[in-house]
Amino acid sequence: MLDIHRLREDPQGIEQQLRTREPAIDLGEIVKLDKRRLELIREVEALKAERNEGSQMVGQYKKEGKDTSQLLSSLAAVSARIDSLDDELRETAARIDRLLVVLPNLPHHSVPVGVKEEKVILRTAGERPNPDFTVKHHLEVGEEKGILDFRRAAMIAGTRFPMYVGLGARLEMALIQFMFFHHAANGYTPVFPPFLANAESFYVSSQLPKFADDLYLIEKDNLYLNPTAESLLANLHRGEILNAEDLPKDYVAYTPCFRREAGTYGEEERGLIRVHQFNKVEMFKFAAADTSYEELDRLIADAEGVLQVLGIHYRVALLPTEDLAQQAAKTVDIEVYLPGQGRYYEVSSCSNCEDFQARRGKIRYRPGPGEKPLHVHTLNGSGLATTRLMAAILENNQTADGRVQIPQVLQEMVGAEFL
RNA sequence: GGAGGGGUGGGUGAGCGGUCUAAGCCGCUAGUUUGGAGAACUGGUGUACCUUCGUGGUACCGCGGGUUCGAAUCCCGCCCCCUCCGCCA
Repeated sequence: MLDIHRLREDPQGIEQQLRTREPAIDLGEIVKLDKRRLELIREVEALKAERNEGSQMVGQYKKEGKDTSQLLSSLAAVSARIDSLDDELRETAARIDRLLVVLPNLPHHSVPVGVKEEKVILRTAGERPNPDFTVKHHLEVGEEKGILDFRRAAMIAGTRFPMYVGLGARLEMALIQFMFFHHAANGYTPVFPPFLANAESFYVSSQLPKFADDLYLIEKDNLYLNPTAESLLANLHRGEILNAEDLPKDYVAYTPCFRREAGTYGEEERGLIRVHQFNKVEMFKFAAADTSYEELDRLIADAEGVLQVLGIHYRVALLPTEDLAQQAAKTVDIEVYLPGQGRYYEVSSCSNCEDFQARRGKIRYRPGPGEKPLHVHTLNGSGLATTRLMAAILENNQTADGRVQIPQVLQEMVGAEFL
């Protein structure tokens, strides 16, 4: 959520910046409503001051045995006026909120302006594999080895739910455990959160109200299935004023993630690329405003660390304005190469949301004793999602003799060197 | 799911229609005192919004409505916590 004060000061400038993300954005209505809102506040507060004073006099008159009837009737009129102004104020504020809550965050100045395709590759790590045999699609390898069973998963749940069996299930568990403890060893506090959450939580993370269609809703209990632990962790300190010396607060959580993925799927999203359920280890930081971009660099480096240990080639891309998620001011994606399809896929998205989520969740910190609380900056990054990582392993680690090598760090846990 | 009890400031806890500008205690903080510390005493100690930026105003006692000139206090709905019973891994 944007700061209405900032918007009030420079509506044109803010509008111009937001249009680099969504060209159709128009702040005219908000600015108009905000002016009306301030008028109403001034008027209604003056009336309330009058009423408070008068009401106190009623008490005094009664004590002194004076007649209060005239005073009471004039106060009743004041109250009636307050009621009607309050109604208009409430409605105006709600309309502002409805408009404000769907606006995206202001992009950081280092974010390139442009459409999705105009991302900037910051660096590449390792060699892009270039085997002298034909690499099979991960779906083909998975089914051939008996470790992936989409057919039976479809019978149990529906299409696009993955199911791992045997060494596949072992490898999936090993990946989760390895990443979770890897980040914990780097100082992130481990969290095992609830996998269902209420609407308020998703409002804070900004999944709601704009992206309700992407979420699974349990209507009977009014709870949503977790689509990413970012949403859950963003609420960990909702409503709190944190101590500056406790920042940054770093957390790592493992959760399954559920996404409706409403819309069509293309042939290139076959297999594990886009599914309704996947496992993800997520990092989250609550940082002071003046150091949050240093923390973003650390977050990215920590996510990269996982791929380095696994020995998988990847590249790092800076997303352009039009490809940012609503809450993000800046996002860097980490992409792995899938030789079976000759293209890169995102396995991690690391974002600084600055104070966008913190404002919604009223998450603040006191920079120093006696100073006014400021909103924290929130950062999130996958570290990583297992499905595409699994696809990357199945495609990158194929050998000429048709086997798949399990990354060294996972071999002991899986109990095998090859699939 | 049923019955009962309860949600008040950083903590504890009083208040049950009008000096609530929320008592008292604890904590924190500044000062006095002291060679220093402790103790004692004195003062300060929430958040947000509006502002003609004034020792100005408004709102907030779980959340949302209502009654009233006036609500922490009365009424209605919801949420959460605790105790007991039932069910269950």
